Amino acid sequence: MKKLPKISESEWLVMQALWSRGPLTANEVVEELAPKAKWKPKTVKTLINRLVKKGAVKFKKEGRKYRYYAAVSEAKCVGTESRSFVQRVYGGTARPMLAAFLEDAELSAEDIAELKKILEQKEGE
Amino acid sequence: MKKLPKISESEWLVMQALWSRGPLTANEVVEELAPKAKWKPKTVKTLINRLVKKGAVKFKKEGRKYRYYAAVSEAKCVGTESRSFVQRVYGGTARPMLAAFLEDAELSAEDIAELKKILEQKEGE
DNA sequence: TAATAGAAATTACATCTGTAATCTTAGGAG
DNA sequence: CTCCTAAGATTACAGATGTAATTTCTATTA
Repeated sequence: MKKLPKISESEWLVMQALWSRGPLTANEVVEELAPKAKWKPKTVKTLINRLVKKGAVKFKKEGRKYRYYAAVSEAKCVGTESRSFVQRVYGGTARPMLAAFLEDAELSAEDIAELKKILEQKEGE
Repeated sequence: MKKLPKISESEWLVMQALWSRGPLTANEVVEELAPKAKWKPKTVKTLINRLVKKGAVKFKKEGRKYRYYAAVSEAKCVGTESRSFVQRVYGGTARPMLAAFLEDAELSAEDIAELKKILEQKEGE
């Protein structure tokens, strides 16, 4: 099992761009993030580089520029981060957290229906 | 509205001790955390000091020692941290996060019942 | 082929974190 | 009243992070 590198807050944005838009050049990442963060292009490049150094991102050379892609699975990172969050903020037990979120979140009727379905499935072991 | 100071991972443990056990001396915090973290007492004191400097913790003098207590509300901190988490990891929409957690968490029958109740309440606006 | 522009690599630098050790000081023991 | 001890205050120091700028290549253009 590979060790997931630790991804910082800012780096998460970069990873999300790479996860959702597949392999991208540095500039494409910059464009992708432009609406989400007010970073200078150089800042984005730095973040990409750090992720490469951490092993979270790899790249293929393509002429003089690189095409970057995520080297760690989104699902794994999300899972790790989620467990860490529940641990830190809720002391490890998910139920109070779920209750708080369910109460607080704006959920559409369909959202509620789906979540109830999930709960009912869990009910039957 | 007061700005919540940013509380780091390690600092969260200290805050939790103070939130749940009320005003404590530094040594009591150390004892409280002993089972949860393998920190030297000096480390715990440092964390307390940083929290005081950040305004998250205050203290009353009591002879030559201080009695520390949380100066920010647990609910507010938990809320802030939760929103930040959903934002970072799930891009701001709670539903996929809730679905993932509901599927993944080990929930007792009572847990499920309570969560369903919450959902049903939300259903009626 | 030489110059240029745009990538990537390297360097910068303050702040935050994790993890303590050392210094200072005031209150209690003698 | 003095000395010691334990609290709190200050200092330490490396690595992570946020946020870039500067330097170095290299492929393409003139």
